[in-house]
Amino acid sequence: MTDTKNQSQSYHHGNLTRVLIDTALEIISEQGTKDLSLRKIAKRAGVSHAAPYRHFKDKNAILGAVARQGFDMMLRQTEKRIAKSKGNELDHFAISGLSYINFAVNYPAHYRVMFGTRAENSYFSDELKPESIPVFKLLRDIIMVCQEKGLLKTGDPQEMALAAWSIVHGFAMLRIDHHLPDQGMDEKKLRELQRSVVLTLYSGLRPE
Amino acid sequence: MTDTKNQSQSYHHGNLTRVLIDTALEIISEQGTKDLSLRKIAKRAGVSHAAPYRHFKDKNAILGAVARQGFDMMLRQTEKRIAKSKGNELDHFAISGLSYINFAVNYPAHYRVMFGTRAENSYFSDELKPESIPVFKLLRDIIMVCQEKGLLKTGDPQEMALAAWSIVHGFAMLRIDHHLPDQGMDEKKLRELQRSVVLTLYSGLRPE
DNA sequence: AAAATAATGTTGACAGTGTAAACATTATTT
DNA sequence: AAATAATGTTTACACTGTCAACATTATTTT
Repeated sequence: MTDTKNQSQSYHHGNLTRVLIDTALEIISEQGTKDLSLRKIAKRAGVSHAAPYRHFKDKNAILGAVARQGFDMMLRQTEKRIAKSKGNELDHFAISGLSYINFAVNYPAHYRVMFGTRAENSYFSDELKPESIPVFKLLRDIIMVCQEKGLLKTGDPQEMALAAWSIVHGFAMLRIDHHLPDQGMDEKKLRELQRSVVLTLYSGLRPE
Repeated sequence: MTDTKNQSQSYHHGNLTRVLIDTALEIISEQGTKDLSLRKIAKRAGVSHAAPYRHFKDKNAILGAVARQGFDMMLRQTEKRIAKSKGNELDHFAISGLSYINFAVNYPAHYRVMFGTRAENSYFSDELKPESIPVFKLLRDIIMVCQEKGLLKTGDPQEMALAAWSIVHGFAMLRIDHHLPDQGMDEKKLRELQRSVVLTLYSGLRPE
């Protein structure tokens, strides 16, 4: 038993699993999802091009790991923002949406892997189904609390969560894929826009 | 000058350009965007693997043509639905959004090509910039008319169009990429959900 | 009509891809 | 110390996008 407090030095390479995921993310961030190749990952990690197969079933399995890590990060960031806020539950609702978009904007590569096409990307296991992802449970819970306090209108919370989710996902996607009209929009203007869009539409969920 | 009423029989093959686009769409519909290869297209079109290069600069150019055709279809379908409706302008607004989602659901492969990642897919020319796409002009115009008649609240129509767009794009994307919680949702339930989500959120755009 | 040219299609090549099999090495267990 | 499992490498294969060289056919020019 050697070095239990730090298992970064295991077997031959030194837990390649972790390194491969991180390297994949690096490359995705630099060159996009499309140019990600197993061989590039392996080369940058300093191993032969077939080494990753001892740690992942195939290329998709690495992307799955990246997606899982992304959902983790998203959850932590959202929880942190909510904890820092001094507002009421309705504010938490707004924060969760804005935080969601912020994550997408800050980690677009990550986000795209997380929300790729299920049918085309076999890395989407059951574990990555929306129902079982903590961030969405969080969103739904917030909505339920708001409903109890009369801050949001009544209705199926699952459905309302879905509505809220549609907005932020839609805006985030349009934003990171550069499908927004960009006539003289700097960073600041975009953030205002984002805030305005989300709040406007969320107001459709308020009590009559 | 031969056969002016039908130019399907030109040069060697018979306007390959058109055939290649259609074949690309066929394959995308059957096997997804990810498995689309130039060589498959060429083979199915009955030409050699390099023939497409006489008609398109590269693979992305074909996807660009597919995207353009998609925007055309989307526009025509939306206009048709609006023309058929007997409601007022506010109804037209709702219809445009629902029609948008319907297009995405009916032609998911097409839709994904139309809204791929700009940075990663070089087929996005200026011509495909959102500002210059007729469907979005249509949406904005409808909003402006609604505002004049007091059916929607005041505010920058471009921004409101963007808000409306975010919802439908978000819902459409989640739907076609199968990121919706699917606990016992059949086709009918999904359409209700879709209607409910859009109308609920659009109500955030109504006058105070 | 014949010759020249442009348009279109084919073949062969190249580097890059994912993945599997055979082999090599090192750590762990017996 | 021997046996075994875990990990890494090499080689190979079929497939990809793209280019260059060549072949054929249509169009234009003479």
